Amino acid sequence: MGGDNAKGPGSGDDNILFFIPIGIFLYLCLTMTKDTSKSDRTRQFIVERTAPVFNEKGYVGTTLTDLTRITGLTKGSIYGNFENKDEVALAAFDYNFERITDYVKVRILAKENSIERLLVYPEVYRDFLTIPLLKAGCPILNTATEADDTHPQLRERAARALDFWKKALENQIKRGIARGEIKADTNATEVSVILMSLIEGAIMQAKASGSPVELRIAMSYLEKLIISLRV
Amino acid sequence: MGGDNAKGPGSGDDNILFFIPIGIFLYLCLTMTKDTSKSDRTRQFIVERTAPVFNEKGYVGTTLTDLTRITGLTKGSIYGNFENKDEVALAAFDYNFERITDYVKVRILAKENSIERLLVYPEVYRDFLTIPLLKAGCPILNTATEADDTHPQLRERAARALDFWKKALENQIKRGIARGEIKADTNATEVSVILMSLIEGAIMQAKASGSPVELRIAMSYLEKLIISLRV
DNA sequence: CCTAATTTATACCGTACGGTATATTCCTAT
DNA sequence: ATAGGAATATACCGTACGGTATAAATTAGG
Repeated sequence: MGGDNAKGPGSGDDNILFFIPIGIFLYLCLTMTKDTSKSDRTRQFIVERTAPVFNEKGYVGTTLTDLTRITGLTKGSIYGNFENKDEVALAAFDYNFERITDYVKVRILAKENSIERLLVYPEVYRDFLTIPLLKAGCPILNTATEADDTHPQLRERAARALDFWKKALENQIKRGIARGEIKADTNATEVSVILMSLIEGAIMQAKASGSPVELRIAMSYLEKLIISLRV
Repeated sequence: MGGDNAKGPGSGDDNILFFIPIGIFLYLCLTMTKDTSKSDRTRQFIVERTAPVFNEKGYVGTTLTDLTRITGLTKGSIYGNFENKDEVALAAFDYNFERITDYVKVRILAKENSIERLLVYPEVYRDFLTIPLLKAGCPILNTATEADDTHPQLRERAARALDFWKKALENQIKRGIARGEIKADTNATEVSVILMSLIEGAIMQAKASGSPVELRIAMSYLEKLIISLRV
């Protein structure tokens, strides 16, 4: 198809420009088939199964035997799909973070008003102990506190996750201001940091005490704070 | 001494009642000398040296070899003074928590006004990254997040520490209300939980990102919040 | 259906773990 | 000063760790 096109401005060498999109197309086909290959499905399976274990026991606390037990696979299978334990842990963290993000995103997109969108956070985290996905706590909190002084790669992932979350919040708030739903003098960064701190700090307390009381108090306060931003 | 006392109401067997206080006295003497005994000094030494390691690497992440290296002692010495690794870890947590408590207490007692006393918290934690004691983060946060689903004893210690902190805050606030320094309608429990959540949540973010920015934002907000409680 | 390559299972490293029995050293009280 | 007991060091135990070489089984293409 690209070969019989003679309108190219220069010599035949310029025809390569027509092959670039074809190359991209072929690459996409390749990656798309690879995405559904056996190995990729197994990789995905391993990640899905091990992610909750890593979140509950932490990186050091999770052993290869744990991974084989939860997957029903052998060490050979796991190491055939992952370089080492680190790679599994990193993939598991990404998966855990992605699942929460999706969980929240669905509920946010269901609301139109910016204030209501922000209120999704206290609403979700108020009962986080009952959400199976979050039973072992917030993956970011768990990973960050374990890895901050010991595992640079995991720490970096946690830091990126926090940054992603913060930017998403800031954008929500800015959108609210632009739509005239949130007070114009609202400090988007400040509110975002406060919201995140309150959630993570309260989760820690709830997990430690085993009681949702502190969490409820913190989330009620957060609700009031968000509502006070309304124009 | 007890033998020549013939005023006992019954037979000679009743004389044993007079030996109980003597027994207690002797026990106290024994324990008091034991407090300054070699073994107790060594115990204390081990705790002081290992406490920072446990705080940095966590319970599972800290090995017996770490403990021998940091103390310069051998496994035999450590296990001569402690039942097992758990006991060292528990003692280390208590020590870490005690040190922070003292650090804050000194600064609180230096202030008279209740609002100023509460302001000690954002003041201290604003620069916690520079405090050697807290370089590896808050022991409560670290211990709680690691132990919540894995180590009941450590989880319990963290929970008790949080409760102790919360009650101390509530008392400070109630004292402030009684002294007419804090608004009478202030919800002591709510403010305490918010303060703790903000601090712990912000510490986590600061440790993950390696930057004090989020911590500064959260502590500035906490300052404003505390000041707003002033009558 | 058969072949080539990928994926999984088996068996096995070397190491370091938490813990312990025992030998040795060091205090301390007589 | 020396005996008796406490504190410490040495050497060792069984286990489980993360990781790997290789064989078996499964998959996918022709």
